[in-house]
Amino acid sequence: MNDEIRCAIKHYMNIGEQIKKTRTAKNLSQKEVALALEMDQAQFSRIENGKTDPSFSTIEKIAHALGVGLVELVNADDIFKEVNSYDKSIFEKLALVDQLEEKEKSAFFSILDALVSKKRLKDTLSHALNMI
Amino acid sequence: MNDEIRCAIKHYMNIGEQIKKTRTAKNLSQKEVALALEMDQAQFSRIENGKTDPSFSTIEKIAHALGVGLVELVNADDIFKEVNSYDKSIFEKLALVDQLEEKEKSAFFSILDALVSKKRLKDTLSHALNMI
DNA sequence: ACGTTATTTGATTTATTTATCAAATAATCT
DNA sequence: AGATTATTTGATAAATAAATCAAATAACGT
Repeated sequence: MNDEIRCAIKHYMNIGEQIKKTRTAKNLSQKEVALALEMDQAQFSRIENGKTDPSFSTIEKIAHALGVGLVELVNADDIFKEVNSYDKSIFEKLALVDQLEEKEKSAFFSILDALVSKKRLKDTLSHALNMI
Repeated sequence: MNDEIRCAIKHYMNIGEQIKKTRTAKNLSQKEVALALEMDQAQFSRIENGKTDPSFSTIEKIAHALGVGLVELVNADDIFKEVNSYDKSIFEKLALVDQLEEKEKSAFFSILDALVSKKRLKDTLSHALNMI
């Protein structure tokens, strides 16, 4: 896993930290939990320390082995609950799209798609530049 | 991914189904969401259909692109309680607009303003014509 | 300080996700 | 039905998680 991805993960949430917090709160060792998981303890350590980006099912299994639900494991740091609260003024404006006719609506969204893909291209390019 | 793992996933939850439910409830296409995600649309399809076991960060990114928190994605059924009369699809495009940079956002809304005022002009004109 | 247990890290191999492109199928609209 | 759009599936290459074993640190109790 490269730094960019690790950064992206961190930007979202530190699931490893949540896992460790939950595990230690229950006085469990990595070995015990990993055993219950049928997962290698070394791999479990890497997950706790964010050295790897585990699969979703692995997170589910860990939650299960820790005796908590996925939501409990995760919810504390779900920062996007706030980030996604929509800007009201933007919402008002976007509601205007409703008044457009079909043809113009689709044109409008074509532009949105184009802008988003343009951004994607730009991100990809700048990423490629950083590789040099 | 072998059958055993796929079974294990199913035993826990069908996250792909939740994603699809959320996406369709918001009237978004795979293409749109995948674009916002900077993920291949084909891969997105495989995730929705449980053909692959996505990474945790991928699920986080999908939740973000869909404009919901992880918890809401996991409990995707809750979405329907907030569906109201107007066309939600427009509202939900906000998740995509949110990805744009400021400059592009304002350009985007300039175009919207232009389209809306054009329509108003047209309506006014046709109304005036009917007066004749 | 010593011994024991717990955790981290390294190195290597294997399994699987992801990216990409193409093509087939399904769904939708006129 | 025909056309257009959306989704699924296939094949292949590249990136990366997971399994395994070993060895180095760290943490902890006595």
